[in-house]
Amino acid sequence: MGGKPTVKASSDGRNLNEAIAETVGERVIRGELAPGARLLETQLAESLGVSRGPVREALRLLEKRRLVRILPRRGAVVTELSARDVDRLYDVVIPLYQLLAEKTAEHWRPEDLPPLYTVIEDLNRAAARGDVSDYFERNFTFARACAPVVDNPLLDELFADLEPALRRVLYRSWTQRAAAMDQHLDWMRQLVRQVTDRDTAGARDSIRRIGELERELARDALARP
Amino acid sequence: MGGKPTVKASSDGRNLNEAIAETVGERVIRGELAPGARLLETQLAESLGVSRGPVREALRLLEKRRLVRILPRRGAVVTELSARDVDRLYDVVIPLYQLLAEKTAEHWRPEDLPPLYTVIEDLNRAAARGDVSDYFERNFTFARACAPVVDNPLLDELFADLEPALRRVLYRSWTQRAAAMDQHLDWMRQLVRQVTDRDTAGARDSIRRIGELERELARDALARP
DNA sequence: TGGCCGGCAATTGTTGACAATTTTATTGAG
DNA sequence: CTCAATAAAATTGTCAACAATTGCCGGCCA
Repeated sequence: MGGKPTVKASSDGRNLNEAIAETVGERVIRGELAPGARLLETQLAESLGVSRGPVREALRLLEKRRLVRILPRRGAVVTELSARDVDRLYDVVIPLYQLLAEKTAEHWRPEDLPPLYTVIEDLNRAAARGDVSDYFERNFTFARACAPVVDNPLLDELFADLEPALRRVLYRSWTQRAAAMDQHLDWMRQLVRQVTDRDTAGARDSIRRIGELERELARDALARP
Repeated sequence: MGGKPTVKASSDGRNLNEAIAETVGERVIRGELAPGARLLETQLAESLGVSRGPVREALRLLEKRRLVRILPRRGAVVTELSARDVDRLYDVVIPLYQLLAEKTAEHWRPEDLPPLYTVIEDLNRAAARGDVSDYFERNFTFARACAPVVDNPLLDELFADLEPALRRVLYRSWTQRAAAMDQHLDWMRQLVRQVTDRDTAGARDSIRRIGELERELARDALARP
């Protein structure tokens, strides 16, 4: 029963901070914790069955992921999510994705290609089933397929930190416009083709198009809650 | 003297975590704490006259700034700094600076220009005096002058987090090659001119050139310690 | 002699209590 | 009735002690 939903480190394989951050972060992404909601350390600690220490560190992790904002001496609140915020997020994300795609196009070796093809296959399957939720989840695997060839820990970390924020803005975007998923998939296919053809300029353009499409979807989703 | 160099929050205006992170971060940047050096929580806490709690959080801040790496259950160590690391750092920094310059070129209003001119004037003075240390410190003010017009908190935060790492790689770069400073200044002048002329493509190119120059200087500085 | 196993020391992870500060409620005067 | 000063409550910041894990060292056995 739901007496105390105790979070254990073993439940996630990582340490307690990360497990807590994961739990409460997911609730922010799903919108169960609305923008502006205050996250009190004591309250979270009690409801999760842990001490305030790990909760504190989890909140700092969530701040790094831009899901909460921490004001000195005033605690943590769930970040707002305006159309403006979405714009600013993609302003930064698009160049980073372009860097990722360019570097991948330039430096891939034969053994790096199968994961890229797998991404497209997975997206294909999800799209064929009309499973929009699965589709946009698997969309993040593109970056993970590129990571080994780019081999840039800083970039990896930036993507890891920005992924929750992207998840959040995309969470309700796709269900509305399934047609957009087809367009997205088509451009993703083209992107992978360009990457494998070492067409860096083309890959840049594709990333731009795809990013703008996602931005538009995210903005639409915000307009009608 | 020097019994206990107690760190106070008031000494920095911000809270204790930040003051500690500033103190030990500066020692990493200056090279007093060598790459690979272990940072023990207990030891730092005692030497700074504070408890382990704030030290812990300060170490997480330094991890965010890429000055230390934290291994679970094994503590914090000062990050290595290879030529490869410098390359990867600038791979990410250059596109972010390009974004910053482009957005500034597109959206500046008259009242935004004086700070930009001031940056050049300050760099001019530092270069005229041959004060390389002052020069590269003031170099970071360019981003701060652009920030208000770009108005992107995410980008601001990324720059704030990456600045210490850049400081670190540039710390000993300039003294060796004063001639490079003249070249750098010349390109910075051109950059500001392009930004004020709303020449986004030109600004992109300038940022690229300037970034590559800095990267080269940083790599050279690493080669001869 | 080389590799494996057990105990020990060092260090981080976690906890609960105390202190400082901010926010809110209350009371009083204008 | 509104506003200001004050008092009380709530909440974060900091601390010191305890628990758990890791790595190391010595001894044992093949």
